[in-house]
Amino acid sequence: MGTQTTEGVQSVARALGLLKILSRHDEGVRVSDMARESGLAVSTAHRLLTTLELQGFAQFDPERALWHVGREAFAVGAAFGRRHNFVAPALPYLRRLRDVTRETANLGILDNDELVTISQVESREIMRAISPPGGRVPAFCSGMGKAILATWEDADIAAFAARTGFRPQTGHSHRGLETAMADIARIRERGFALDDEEHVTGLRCVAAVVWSPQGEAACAISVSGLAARLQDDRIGAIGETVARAAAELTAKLGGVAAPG
Amino acid sequence: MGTQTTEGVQSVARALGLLKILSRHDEGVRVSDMARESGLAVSTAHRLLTTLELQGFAQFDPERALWHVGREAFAVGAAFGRRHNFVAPALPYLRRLRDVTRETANLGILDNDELVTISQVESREIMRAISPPGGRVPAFCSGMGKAILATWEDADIAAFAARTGFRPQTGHSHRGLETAMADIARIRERGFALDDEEHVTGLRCVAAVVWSPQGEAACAISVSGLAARLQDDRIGAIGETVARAAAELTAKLGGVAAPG
DNA sequence: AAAATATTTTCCATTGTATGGAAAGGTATA
DNA sequence: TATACCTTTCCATACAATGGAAAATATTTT
Repeated sequence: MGTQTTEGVQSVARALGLLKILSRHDEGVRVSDMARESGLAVSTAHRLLTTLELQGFAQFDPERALWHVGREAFAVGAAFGRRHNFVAPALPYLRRLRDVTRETANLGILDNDELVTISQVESREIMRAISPPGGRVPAFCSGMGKAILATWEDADIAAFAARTGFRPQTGHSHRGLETAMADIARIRERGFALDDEEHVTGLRCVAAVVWSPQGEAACAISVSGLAARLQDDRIGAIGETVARAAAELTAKLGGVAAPG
Repeated sequence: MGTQTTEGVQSVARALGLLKILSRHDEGVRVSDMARESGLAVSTAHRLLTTLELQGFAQFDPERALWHVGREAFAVGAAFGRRHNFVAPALPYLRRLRDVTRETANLGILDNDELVTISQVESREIMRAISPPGGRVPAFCSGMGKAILATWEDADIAAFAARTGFRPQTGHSHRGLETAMADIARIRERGFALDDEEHVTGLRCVAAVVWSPQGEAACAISVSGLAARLQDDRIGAIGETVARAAAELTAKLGGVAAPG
């Protein structure tokens, strides 16, 4: 009978779900595993995958009977990156950050209430943090997310928290407005944010915000590395380095820090 | 009644079609225009878009009533890039190519019978060629495509041509096996391929192949620029430069040129 | 080598879901 | 204020998506 408007068009939602599963398995997935993981009938999964393949969004490796994400998904995804075209100009700054700190440098935006890492220059160290581009993190559990939130009005932050909750990822994650706002205050004061193992245990991250020409947070950049290496005595210096890079990138993009 | 297996699951194919349209309009598209462009009823387009949005593949800007490609498409597309993980190590070589030649440097792979540009370092010249990453070109109309084809057995090339046809893009494009094979022979001899306005009029491109550890063409790199600037007297030198960069990248990736 | 098992792919009747017209709700333009 | 255009919701209808089962294929075991 009726269509359930909660999920949208069923077959489309299912197909997109399959795409997401594919994107989580770089090594490829078999039909039957996809069916299991998605809860679909094997025949249904197979038919949807075939459709995705016809459109170039999925790729089938007949040798190994494995499904992969297809070129068209890449092409479409690239359009998203193009729209956030501060990525290209940011790269030199990220690279320099990486070279100065010897840690991984990242660029992220707040999208749909979550922080999405859209570019990254990897550390050359053997032990390095990896959170591949495209990954999403609850804003309060991310240095970049908090740096962006800190540019908002207190009331907006509170409303945001009320709407999305805190979704803590580790024992260190924020789980209440009190402490979160204290952290935000500290971020505003110092000019950079610290994610102290709030997203992944053992991982620290120092972030600062980049402003748009409209005086809003355009994106954030950060340096992330193992907590063992990013110890307290380095945080101050790295924070200033990141903040300086963010300011330079802001200038490069013609951005302005919000008044007040 | 029956399902037409030519198109796969209808609603999914339609939704993916909408995604492709979105990716072609960086500035955003309105529902009604999407409906027009796709030939769908407005209400259908709207419902499909809503579904895409629920899954994060599309993004709606309520201010301007415009639809965009969403973050999830980016995340999924990134998985494709990850599988082709020669992109990151290739960047320094592309950058150097760009700096030495002052033209745009590209990296592409052959995927589903077409050449897909998956990375690019842009020329700093004012007048520069742009063919954004994600773009697809018939293999025979592309320098990179031809460089890759040239690594195949003659019989395989002929079979490829028979299957896909030549799909000429300009007056200079190949449109028969005779001339194409002559070109291929020349590519093998010189070690690099020349696309002489075969894809876009006024655009030339010099490409060389990068080998995988399995002794197959992993990808190709190229330098592309205005024909007015990439004149015959520069082609030899640039060709050697590109071929050298490709050889270095091959070495870096642990690749080996095929025997014979 | 042959049998058994697992997995992919095709088929088809059934039913539930996607569809598009129409109407309602908004927002710009005249 | 009226008019035109666009987005969004609603709903009966028919058609397309579904999943079970069977056929085809690959892989493992005996």
